[in-house]
Amino acid sequence: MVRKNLPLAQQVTEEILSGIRTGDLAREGALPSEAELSQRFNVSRATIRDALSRLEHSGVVIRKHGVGTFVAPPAPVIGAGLEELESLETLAQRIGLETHMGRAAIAERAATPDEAACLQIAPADPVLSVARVILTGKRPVAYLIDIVPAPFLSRSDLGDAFHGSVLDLFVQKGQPALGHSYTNIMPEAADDEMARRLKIRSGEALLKLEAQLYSREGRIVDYSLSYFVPGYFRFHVVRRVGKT
Amino acid sequence: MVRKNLPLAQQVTEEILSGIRTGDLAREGALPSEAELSQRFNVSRATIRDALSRLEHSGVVIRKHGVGTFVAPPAPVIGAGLEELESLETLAQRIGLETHMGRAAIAERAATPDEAACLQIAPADPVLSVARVILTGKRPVAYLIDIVPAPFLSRSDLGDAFHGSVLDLFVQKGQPALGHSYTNIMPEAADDEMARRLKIRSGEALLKLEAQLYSREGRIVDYSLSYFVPGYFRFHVVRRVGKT
DNA sequence: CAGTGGTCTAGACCACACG
DNA sequence: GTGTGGTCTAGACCACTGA
Repeated sequence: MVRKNLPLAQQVTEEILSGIRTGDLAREGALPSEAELSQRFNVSRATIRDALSRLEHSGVVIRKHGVGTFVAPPAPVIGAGLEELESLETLAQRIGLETHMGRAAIAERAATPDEAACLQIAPADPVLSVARVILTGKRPVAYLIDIVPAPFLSRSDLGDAFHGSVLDLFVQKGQPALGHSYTNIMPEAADDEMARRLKIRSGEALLKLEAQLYSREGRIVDYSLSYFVPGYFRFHVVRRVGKT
Repeated sequence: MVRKNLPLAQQVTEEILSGIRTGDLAREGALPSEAELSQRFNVSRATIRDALSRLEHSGVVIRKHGVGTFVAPPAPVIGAGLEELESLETLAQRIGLETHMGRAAIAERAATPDEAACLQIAPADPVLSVARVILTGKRPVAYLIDIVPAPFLSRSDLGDAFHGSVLDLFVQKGQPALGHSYTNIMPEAADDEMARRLKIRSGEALLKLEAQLYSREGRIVDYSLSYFVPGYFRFHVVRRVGKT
């Protein structure tokens, strides 16, 4: 079976993964040695190691120096890992939550000094600002603000396709190519205005994510603030011990 | 200068890092090509790539296919990446914060049903519970609770060596070997008791981390709750788009 | 001791960006 | 086309584990 133009290691990764799931590869939790896998898949050991590294990194297998490679203990939970960047809509769908967007407040204006600093653009450069509430049923669950430098997004881009996620919009356009997001995590008490927007009591604790979205070229293409009402979304992160 | 027994790639990583900091390596943000670095450090290109991968992963450099390797845009903030698990003490030291531990409340007792579930042990199995406040100067900045199954930690382990971090204790003992931590992130308003402990107003928003620490064998060796007063620690996470 | 994963090398070819 | 990073190979040696 010939595959696409994917890297060899990627293909091997998927084959090993499939072998683990079907139980053909792992005998009592132990995988064949790297040398044996190398022969079986007819690739170099380096490629096998590349594939196993990916699987180890995503928590599928565990490697023990001088012992062997083993399938990891049963996955702890299914949930929203913060490591991967996905839109709130995609996330909600995954956990079986129906969401829709409230009225969006869209403005083309000059960046404030703070915003310019966060976006690494010149002060007063034009930006597109999008603010909206996300609801499930009639219940507000999040308030999102995106600030995007004008070159990357214009008001006309926000057509029928816009259901609340600037991220999905970028992915759909394929342009700019996205790299990663640097996200600060903090708690914040709702002020009166936020409480009114989210229909909660003033002073209630919210989870606030402050994110800078980088293109693959290293430009900041979006600065966003997200406020989450507790209880609807669960965010977690897998933290690894040591190593560089 | 001869180094320790560290992997070559690790040493090269540090040398490149130092070269970037002093400005000797990067000319106008651009690093030498991999081939040139390979010659300069007298190692194979694979080793150079290994080193650059580490630096890329930790956000120090950006690599552009067909173009070159560049020093990453100036680090937005000094803070703690959540991806890597490190003790609060280590973290504080890194960001130049002096911390010490308040009086620890230590108890050997039976696990509550909730705790037993979180630790995946039998109900009422013996656990060691450690609760304490972390201060900087006289200012409380965090409240930590650790619940550890008795087999992994006993009261006698908490000798002079204990300065507040169960994690560091495990690392120091080298046993059990640690794997990763699964951490839930949520905001929480301080109740009266927490407010008293942390000397803040009742109702103030705290960042709460609820973590299960796994050994390399997949056993849960610690269940912890951490409450952080905003403003002293900054937590962030780098979120990647798509890919495996 | 034998077998495993961890590191490193030298060389090759491919995919991409830019002039 | 030229130069860059991305992938892959074959082989070597080291470090660790467990019988």
